[in-house]
This record gives sequence, C-alpha cells and structure tokens, in this order.
Amino acid sequence: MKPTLPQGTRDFSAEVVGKRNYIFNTIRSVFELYGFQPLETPAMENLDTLMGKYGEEGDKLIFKILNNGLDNPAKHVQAQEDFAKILEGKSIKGLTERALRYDLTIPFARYVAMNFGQLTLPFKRYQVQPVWRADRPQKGRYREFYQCDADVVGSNSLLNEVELTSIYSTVFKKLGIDVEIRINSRKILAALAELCGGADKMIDITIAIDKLDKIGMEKVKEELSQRGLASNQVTTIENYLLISGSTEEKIAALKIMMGELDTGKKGIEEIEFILNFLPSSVTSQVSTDFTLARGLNYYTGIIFEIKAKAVQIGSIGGGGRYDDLTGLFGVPNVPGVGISFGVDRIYDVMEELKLFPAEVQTGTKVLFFNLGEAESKAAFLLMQQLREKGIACEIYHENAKFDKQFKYADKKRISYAVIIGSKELQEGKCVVKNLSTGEQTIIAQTELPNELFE
RNA sequence: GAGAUCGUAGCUCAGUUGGUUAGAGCGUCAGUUUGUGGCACUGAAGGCCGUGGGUUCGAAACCCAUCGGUCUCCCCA
Repeated sequence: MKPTLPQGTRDFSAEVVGKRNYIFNTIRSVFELYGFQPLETPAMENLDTLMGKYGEEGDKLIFKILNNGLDNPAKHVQAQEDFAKILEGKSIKGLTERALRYDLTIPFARYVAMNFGQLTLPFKRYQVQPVWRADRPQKGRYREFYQCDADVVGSNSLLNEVELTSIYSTVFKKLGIDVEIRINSRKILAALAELCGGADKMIDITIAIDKLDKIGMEKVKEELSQRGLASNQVTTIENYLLISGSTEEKIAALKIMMGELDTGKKGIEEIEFILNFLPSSVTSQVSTDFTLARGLNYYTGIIFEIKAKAVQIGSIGGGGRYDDLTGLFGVPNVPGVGISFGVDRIYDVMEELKLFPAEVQTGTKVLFFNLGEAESKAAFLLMQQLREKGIACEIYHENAKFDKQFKYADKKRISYAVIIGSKELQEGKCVVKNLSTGEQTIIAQTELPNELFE
C-alpha cells in the first residue's frame, strides 16, 4: 500500500522542527517573563465538555472519537439504534463520548472548574499544544495545528488586558513580524445592538460586521437585513461602521453615538484605559477597530485580533475577555481573559518573509571519521569526551572511503571533521579539519577536548 | 456544506492532433579515486501514467465514476 497522511496534517522534518521550536521558545519565554505557568491537558475531552461552546459551526468541526467495543454482539441492537440517531444529526453517547480538543480555552475552563478550590487567584497559565478541527484544509488552515494560549482567570482588572497586549507586542517584535494588534470591546458591540433596539440580535450583528473588510459595506447591509434587521437598524449600523479617522476621532464619534448607554460608555472606557496605560512603543502597533467582532461568542469584553501587515493570511492570533466561561462547568462568576498565538500561520508568515535566523538550525558540530576498528575505537573515546563538554558529535557508522565520509558531513552541514587514521593512532594525534574553510591542524589527542568548535 | 483545479520515477515537472520500447533535471547507488570533501565525467537502479470502467485497431492523453492533493467560499488560528 502507498502510505499517505490524513488530510490537513503534516510531518515536520528536522529543519522545520528547528524553526517551529524557535517560535515556541520565543512565545514560551515571554509568557514566563510575564508570570504565566505551563499547563497541559489531554488530547481528548468528553464530548459534553466541548459541544455547544463554539457555536453551531464549531460543533460541526469537532473531531469525534468512535467508542470501542461496538462490535460486541450483545450491543448490536443498541448500537444500530444509536447509529440511526447519528444519521439524524444528533450526537449519541453510546457511539461517541470523547472528542479531540478543538481549542485550548475550553479545556482550560474545564480544568479551572475542576480545580477551583486549589488555585491561587488570579490564576495565570499558558498552554502550548495541538488542537484539531474537522475543517477543509486550505492555505494557512490545517486539521491539526498548534495554539499557544495565555489566560488569566479570577481577575476583572484591565491590567490583565494591558499585559496581554504587551505580550503580543513583545513576541512579534522578537520574531520580527510587523503586526497590527486590533482591539475592540464586545461591550461596544452590545451597545450598538441595544442602540438599534435589537439587543437580542447582537450575535447576528457581530457575525455580519465581522465580514466588513472582506465583503464590503453593501454585502454587510444585505446580510444584516437577511438576518432580520429592519432598514433603520441597518442604517444605524452603517453609521457606526462608517466611523473613521484617528483613534481619538473615532472614540469621540463613538461617544456621541453611544455615550449615553452604560455598556457603550464602559466599552469605550476599557479601550481608553488600555491605550493610555501602554507606552507609545506598544500603542503604535495597536489599532482600535470597531468593526472587529470575532466569531466565538463567549467573549464579553475587550477582544483582540492580530494581523501580519506584509502577508495575506488569516489572523495569526486572537483572544479576549470572557466573563463566565467556567459557569458552563458549574463554577459561576469567574472572569477571565486570554490570548492565543497561531504558530502554524506565524510559521508560514516567517517563512514567506524569510525571518528565521540562520542559527535556528542546530545539528552535529563534529564528525569523527571511521578509518578502521582500532582507529574508530580511539575516535569513539575522544568523541565521548567532547560530548561531555556539550559538543554534538557523531562518528561515521562504518569504515568507508574518505570521499563518502566527507560527503556525509557536507550533507548534514557538519562544521568540523576529526580524522584519526593509522598514522595518527600510532602518534597519539588527530587531524582537526574546519570543513567550511578547509583549514586543518594536527594536534595531540589529549588536546582535543580543549579545542573550541565554533 | 458549495465550487475550482491538479494527480506521470523518491522530488519538481516534460510528454505534439490519440500512434512503436513513457522522458529530463534534482536526489539515490556504484565507478573514475583504498589518506582529504563540495566540482566534473561515466554508468545503474527506480513507473499498474492515482484507481475502476468506457470510447478506439490503438489511451498517460478523450468520456464517466471514484479516491487523493491544492485552492476559493462558509467559518476560523
């Protein structure tokens, strides 16, 4: 049979892993610098934990795991009944009770709810793990991909939003990606819904205006009326979307429009707080975007979305405040706020812009030539001394012609060769050859561990 | 869920209006060369032309189906 990969998944070669780790390490180190601690959760969760948390579309994209033991003859009748229900679009515990995690936020909320008594609040955790979505793969979209999340629960302070914004800024500066950190507040969107008298239409409104930069004003208006908004309501929303100018001008216009509403006022204050708190080196990357909505409907306050300026790709990060995520798991009134980095897309962006530094490739530094049994034994003992010093070494796996051993070193981009042949063996010496310059010196074997391989 | 497009050697791709034995480059292996590499030269291995059916004297090519990849919409990181 011809081996293939499941749709939307990838193998990562040494070169790719090196680059990915560069991104992971950068993000992790910044998370820890800000006082976040790691958490890992299982690849699978109970289906109940995940269903209904990501909206109707999201539910469809959850990878479900088939139960074991369905071939047991005693269970056939039940299994067939359950299967009939699956065909009707219901999800049945008898067939699937587990599913692969869809994101890191809900498993985190589940963890917080389960361990609430033991946690020191505010609880700050970060998590770097793969997630799975039964999506159609396309550019920048995979069925298995990594998220790097940092969340704070148990604090209402906007200082958390300030810190998270700063994390975004720091990470992307370190990676060398020029980004736009777009922020908005769901409270402002709620006020907008209130303003046009359709507070219950908030979700419809957010879904429609989220598409503004993609489909344009006319189509958004079309979609709004399709979703049941009256024409005067659509006009209100249009006036809102047409707000433009500098951040100050936009906020001023917004105040006139919804400054009377409590939720609107609060939302504006949140954004002003963050912008005033941060130094201009960070706020220069931040753009206030009242058209930003975000799909996940558990957000209630500030929302973030990150776009790479120079590459046409979906968002490379996002997040926001959610007031009651653990309430879904029986622990109410725990506010939280979090951000997420999409490593796979960040990788694609960095690859396209050639932003990976050359030194991310780590590999063997020194190759010991194998020129016979006694020779290789001496080489092996010397090699172990270098390894103890932390220098990555290899010995060629068999006695072969020089030609072959050199070619191996070239292909693996090994920088040095140490050659011990019969002559060197006799004299207790070895040849150290710099493979990029071609220079070589003969030194005593006892001197080799003091040699600097750079 | 809707649509577009592509499937030929390990990889990237040629392959004429349908016509003998399906090619190239890269890579792999061997040799030129048993103590000094990257280069060069010589040679070799490697193919159910995605799969199944059909049209035809004849199909890698045309038609249908199917599977797989890539991309777009929806939605998302």
